[in-house]
Amino acid sequence: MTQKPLKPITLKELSNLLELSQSTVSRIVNGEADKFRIARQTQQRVQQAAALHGYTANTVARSLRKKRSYTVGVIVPEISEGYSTAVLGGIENELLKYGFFYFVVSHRHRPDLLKGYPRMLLSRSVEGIIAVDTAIEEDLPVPLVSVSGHQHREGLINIELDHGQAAQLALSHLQELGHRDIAFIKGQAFSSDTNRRWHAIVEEAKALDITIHPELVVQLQGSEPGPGPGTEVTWKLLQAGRHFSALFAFNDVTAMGAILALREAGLRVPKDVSVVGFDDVLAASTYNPPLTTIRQPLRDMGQAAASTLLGLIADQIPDPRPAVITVYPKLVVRKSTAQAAMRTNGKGD
Amino acid sequence: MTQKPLKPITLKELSNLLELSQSTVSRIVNGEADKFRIARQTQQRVQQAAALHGYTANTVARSLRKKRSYTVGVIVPEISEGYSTAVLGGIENELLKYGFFYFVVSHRHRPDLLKGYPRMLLSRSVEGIIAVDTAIEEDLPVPLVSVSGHQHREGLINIELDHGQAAQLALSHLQELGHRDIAFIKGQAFSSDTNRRWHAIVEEAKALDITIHPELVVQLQGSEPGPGPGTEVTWKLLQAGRHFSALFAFNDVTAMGAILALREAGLRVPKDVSVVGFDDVLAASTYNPPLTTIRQPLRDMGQAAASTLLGLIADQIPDPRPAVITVYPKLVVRKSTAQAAMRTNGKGD
DNA sequence: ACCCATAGCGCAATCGATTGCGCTCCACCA
DNA sequence: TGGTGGAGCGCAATCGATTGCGCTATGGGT
Repeated sequence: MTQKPLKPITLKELSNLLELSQSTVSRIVNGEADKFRIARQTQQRVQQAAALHGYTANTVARSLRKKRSYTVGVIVPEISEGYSTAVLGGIENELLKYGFFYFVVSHRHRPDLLKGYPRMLLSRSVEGIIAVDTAIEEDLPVPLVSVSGHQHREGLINIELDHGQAAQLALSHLQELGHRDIAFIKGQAFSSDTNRRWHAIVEEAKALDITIHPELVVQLQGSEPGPGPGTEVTWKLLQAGRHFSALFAFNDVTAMGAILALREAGLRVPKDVSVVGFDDVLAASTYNPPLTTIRQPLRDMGQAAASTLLGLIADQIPDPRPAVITVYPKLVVRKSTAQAAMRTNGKGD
Repeated sequence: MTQKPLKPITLKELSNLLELSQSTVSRIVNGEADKFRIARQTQQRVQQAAALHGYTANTVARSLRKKRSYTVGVIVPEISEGYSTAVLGGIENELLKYGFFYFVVSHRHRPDLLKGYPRMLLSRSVEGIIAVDTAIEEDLPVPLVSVSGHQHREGLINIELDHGQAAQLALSHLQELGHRDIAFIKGQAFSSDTNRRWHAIVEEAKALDITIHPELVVQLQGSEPGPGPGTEVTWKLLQAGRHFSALFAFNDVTAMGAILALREAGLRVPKDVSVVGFDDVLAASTYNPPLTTIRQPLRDMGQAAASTLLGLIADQIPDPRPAVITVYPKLVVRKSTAQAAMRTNGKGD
């Protein structure tokens, strides 16, 4: 009850105390004192009093007047461990550095939320929106930057991984290890990375002269996070009966799920099957076996998204504006891939 | 450039259009029409016009006037995969359900940020603050709920795990498996769970008649996240030379780090050493071996924190207010623990 | 002694929504 | 006809900070 030492003091109160007008105090605390030629002495008096009483301008009032909120909205599919979170970390870092705060909303792939959130954020006066792995349909009156979005609409800037390079890294790694029969787990249909990545894989496979067998391609189902779906589709893959010595999973978590299934089927990783993941989440390095994976610089992508958005808000990104900002993957070789076992000829069990 | 379909209309504009006063329109759109006995007809006219122009009250102006922001602040140590994030998920869930938004700030254990963030959040007019695994010193003019905070200050409500039960679950599990020489990895000094958990362990060990050997107790150092620190201290433990057949780690990530070290030392988990983690992060179940761990219902804790905070904000939690809301751990037995190996007598290698 | 520049600062409107108070009708009753 | 009581709204202040405009000294110059 007796806890209000931080109860903020208002500009009016402070200026009354100082027997100055609100304007003067406002100008001084906002560092515009010299611009308005205010006496040094007065400045000092005000600064001291402000510090003493811990004055901080009420951001709501300021926002109303300046029509700026210094707030952006971030839309993510899910808040849990993994992908979005790492991106979020990068976003937060960059935004806070520039005095911006952000609201996070997660839509969990529910269409109503997907539809409603942009409006809700706008009514909260956000100055911009970052969409992570999420497609936004509407035209917005504020800038929109998207991470792994892959829509290519007018005015939308996308932070994207170079999927071609990613595919190239993974496939040539497997090829060099002697793998010919490679299985693939595609992402869920709703993930915006899915198509892009798959196309890149197809292209690169062609370039590397690797044949993709349709029976060795499965797709994640359902929107459940975690390794479960990976395990499931790997079962399917195994049941299909065509031999494969390597598996390229849509992401690390899926790869882990896949490894679970492989092991239960009595296959050793990497001895019998090499597995390559994607993302390089934290758990990838500590997993057993430590996952060979395509590292996606998630934090950097978040950071890039944030700083791009801030640039757009400040209107400091000159035309012609880029439609895409590309970031690059890295191959991280660990223990889930190995030389392909010698094998007489390729026909499944 | 031509994208402002969502450019909002203001109350004044709308009321001019309707040739009504702002008050009347405001009352109608806020559903207080009947309370102010406004003609049905007028109500309809207004509602229609509002819908037509897509009127939504400017939240900033409303906040200023009502002195309510419908926003809370969340302070976490870190935004990355793991602990805080899971809690965050629960928080978001609950808050959005009630029309609240939230700001997240991460202090990364930097004292300046820790000090500054509460003020910054207040100047953003948050109506309450949730601190996750973070000690807040100041008295705040808004309610504060803390998750795993363990300060017991007047007015602070804490969401806490029953650490006694947690210790009991872990220790008796190990005991039943025949382990006598148990090593412990304590948390970093800055983590608010560290002491509480350790005390609980000491108590329970006494109750179960388990002796804790000081040489088998190490503490995590540094604020680096990830498994690194766990690996390091486990090396120390091994070098100390005293035999142990089981290890109780401060959390899952640490446990994974520890397992790495154990393996490099040629010890098999769980055959030579059983390892128990804490938290049950996502990766725990897919780890190899899948981790036996004490499940902490992180999402629920976040949810509890949020709903408690909302209760406090609405002033709907009657006196006497609880100082602590307890949630309960669960023992999740997987594959990182096993029967203790037979051993003639306990003296290190 | 008078003018004028300029340093130094205040007044009051403004942002958009909310809200306490009270005004203006009109109908109805005596 | 005068009075009374709602029904139906509007006026204007308020929240706290920002900002265009303009007022009041003071000092220097002649």
